[in-house]
Amino acid sequence: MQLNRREDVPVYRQIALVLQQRIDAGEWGASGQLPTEPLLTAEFGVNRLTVRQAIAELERAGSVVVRHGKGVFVAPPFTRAEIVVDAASQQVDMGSVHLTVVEAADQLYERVVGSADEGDPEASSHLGLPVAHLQRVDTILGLHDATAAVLTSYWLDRHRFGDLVSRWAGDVTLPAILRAAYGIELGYDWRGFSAVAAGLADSEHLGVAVGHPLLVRDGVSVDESGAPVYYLRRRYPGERVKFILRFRDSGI
Amino acid sequence: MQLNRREDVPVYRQIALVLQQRIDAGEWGASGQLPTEPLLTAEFGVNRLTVRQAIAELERAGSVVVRHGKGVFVAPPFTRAEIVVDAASQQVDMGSVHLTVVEAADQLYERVVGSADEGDPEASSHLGLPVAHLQRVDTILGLHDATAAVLTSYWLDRHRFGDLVSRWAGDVTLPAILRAAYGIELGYDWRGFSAVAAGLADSEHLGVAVGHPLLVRDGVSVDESGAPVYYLRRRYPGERVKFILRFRDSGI
DNA sequence: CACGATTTGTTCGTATGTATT
DNA sequence: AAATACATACGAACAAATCGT
Repeated sequence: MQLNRREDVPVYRQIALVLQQRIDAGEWGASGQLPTEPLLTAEFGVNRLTVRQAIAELERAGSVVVRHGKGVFVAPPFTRAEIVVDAASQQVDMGSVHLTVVEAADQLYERVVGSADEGDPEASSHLGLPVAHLQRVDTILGLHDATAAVLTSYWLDRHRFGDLVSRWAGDVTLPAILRAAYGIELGYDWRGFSAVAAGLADSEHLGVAVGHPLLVRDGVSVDESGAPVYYLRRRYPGERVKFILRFRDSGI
Repeated sequence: MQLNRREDVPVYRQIALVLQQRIDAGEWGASGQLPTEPLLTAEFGVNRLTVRQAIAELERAGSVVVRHGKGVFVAPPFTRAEIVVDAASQQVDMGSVHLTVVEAADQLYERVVGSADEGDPEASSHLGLPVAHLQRVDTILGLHDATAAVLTSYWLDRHRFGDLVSRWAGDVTLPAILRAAYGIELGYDWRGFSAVAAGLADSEHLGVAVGHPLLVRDGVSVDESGAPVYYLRRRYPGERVKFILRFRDSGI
């Protein structure tokens, strides 16, 4: 394989492109294992660091998975949990994540991992409350058996829900708490979808690399009178979930 | 600043954490410029590559922006284009991106950047056609004045739309072509939202780093009879767009 | 406009640590 | 325990972008 050392495109990127082409061609199809770093170093005639930069690029792209002490492997295709929202009926199960595990709802848990009297400009504007009136509660939502996890931040009026965390006996979801302890029946106001890179804290909680793409689902939930109760921002590892908005009748 | 060389957490990560804390504290608030690599190297008493690894981590996290020849800067807060979908009415303007630029729809363009007789398992299953019957068309959608861009792949029946690309006179969107050249009036069947990392090709087209989080919006569009016309997969730079699903009446 | 100073980008070389088999 | 493979860190050199003189 020839590399253009004078090209304006760096050597490590050229190597990444070549390896990506070989992956697409299914070159290492069976085991899915790429040649080791020393082998690639020898083949391309470059420094090991340069090879590592190429591999790191492919890892960030999601093309390969690097396993310490084992090797570099072609990334397996992901299977996303699908969460369907019916546009017409507006009927969506509370909490959404229930839908992915509707057959195992009792295995669902939500655990508080942190809270602070900390506002957020966006939360403030969506709730119509000054930043100083807000508290933030961070939780991990997931299945007992799976390593899977979802990270959520809620912002609530701290004058009204100041004792929320102390009332939060583990392993129940927030809608359940609000129903039991405050008599509030929640409904959706709106939900937004966007994508961000995992920050240092996200990385810790979700067990993904810094910069890993996260699907962000934020929004406001309201009580029966339509008054806002909280603003939430939920982050899912991007390759694990897909929200589907269905416009036509599902034909039932 | 003290670093634990024996800790199980790498030095470059400890440095990244310290820098992140300083960013959160607003330490370099005015100019937003962090100390130069040589300065950080001196302060932490480590190699320059170690400092660079820390900065690269923060860059991937979206905390800083690195500019060649200039320096490292605290990342400015992003402003997303918001695209609102009304869940009740099911009425969404065709193409969606129109909504972000509804005041400048004539400045919108869609340009074919590639096409191939190439199927896709997912496209195949959603369209109910064998992989061999599909063609793929890749386009860039954006504004003439902006660097902003959206990358889209369409999969269509190549027996029915084999001459689509040749009929695609530049700067028009696909729905417009299908209406003009084939007499098809499109409608949504469903749309999905997920997140992926930018691959090498995505990176080129969108002008973002490899691994950059992309919001993926895929789905099937149908004709008036409800028959599928194409499956599309559209990728947006994550920090630039937010889709909003509104459940309650907008109060008009 | 040219040139140098500053700052980040790329590449090489080397050594040692840690996970896996 | 030894061999293999990836992870971290240090030192050095030159390239490329930016900016002021």
